[in-house]
Amino acid sequence: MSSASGKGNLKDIDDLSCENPCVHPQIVKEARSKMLLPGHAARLAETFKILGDANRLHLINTLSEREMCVCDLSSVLGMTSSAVSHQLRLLRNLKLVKHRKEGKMVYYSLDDSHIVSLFTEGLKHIKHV
Amino acid sequence: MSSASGKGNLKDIDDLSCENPCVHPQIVKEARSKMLLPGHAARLAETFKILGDANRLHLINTLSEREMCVCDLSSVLGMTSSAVSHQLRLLRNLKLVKHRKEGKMVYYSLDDSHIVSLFTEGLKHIKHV
DNA sequence: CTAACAATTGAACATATATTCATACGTTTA
DNA sequence: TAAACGTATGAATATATGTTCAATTGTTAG
Repeated sequence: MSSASGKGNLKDIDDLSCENPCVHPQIVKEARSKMLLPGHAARLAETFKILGDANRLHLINTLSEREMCVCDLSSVLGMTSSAVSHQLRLLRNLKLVKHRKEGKMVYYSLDDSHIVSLFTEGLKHIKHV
Repeated sequence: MSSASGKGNLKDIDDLSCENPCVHPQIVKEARSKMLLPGHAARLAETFKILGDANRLHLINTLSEREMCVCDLSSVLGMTSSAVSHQLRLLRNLKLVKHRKEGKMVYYSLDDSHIVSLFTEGLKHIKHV
């Protein structure tokens, strides 16, 4: 069923089932072959998304210096401990932070050194654009 | 008005106007001194946020290979050209892409090499976590 | 046991975000 | 000029996101 023979010459240099009528098929085909795998794109987006919030960046930045309890974190950031807790859960889901209980307190710390390089790379970016 | 002298000894080792009653003031104080500037945090978050979407990542990845018109981009990504155009506007607002008109077509290309290093750093991150 | 407290959680709310749809704009071609 | 086309835009819609509030858990102190 590829390239129905008749009516050709519109622009089916190669006929890659191209829903859009207005393209350079060869270029599109090549670009498609270089696309990120859907799974990779999704995980990458998820990673960047979690960094896309100033409060979470503050949390990560703060925890990159030392472990800290929720209460201290909320005091540092000026947020309620509930809000901090919600955000920490997101970071925990992505395995970016880990926690340790000590009595009533829970101490959080970074669990992923890679995230700091991403963070640092981002800082470089904004500082001299 | 700092540290009202009386009633002390609760936990005002240093009294940094600490709304939260439950903290280690010294640690909080030091952490605060190392916080990101609000403006930096905001810009950094904005940068990461724009990367926090799979379709925009595909756009950036595709444009990192060559410039391309809106129509081809929409065909590559399988999105309507309207949706692509909206996303390109966001990327343009952050000066991540630039455009060039040629007749009816508009060709987009990356305008920021830094963003590719961020992108690449992100890829490293997801690939071996 | 009871009270106090650090932390967590779910629901509610407000806001942000992405896509669709209809329409408009600017260029080219008939 | 009119029609066709690539692109852009605003409004509308649906969904995602972040914070607040109230309630709950688990631990320590009285």
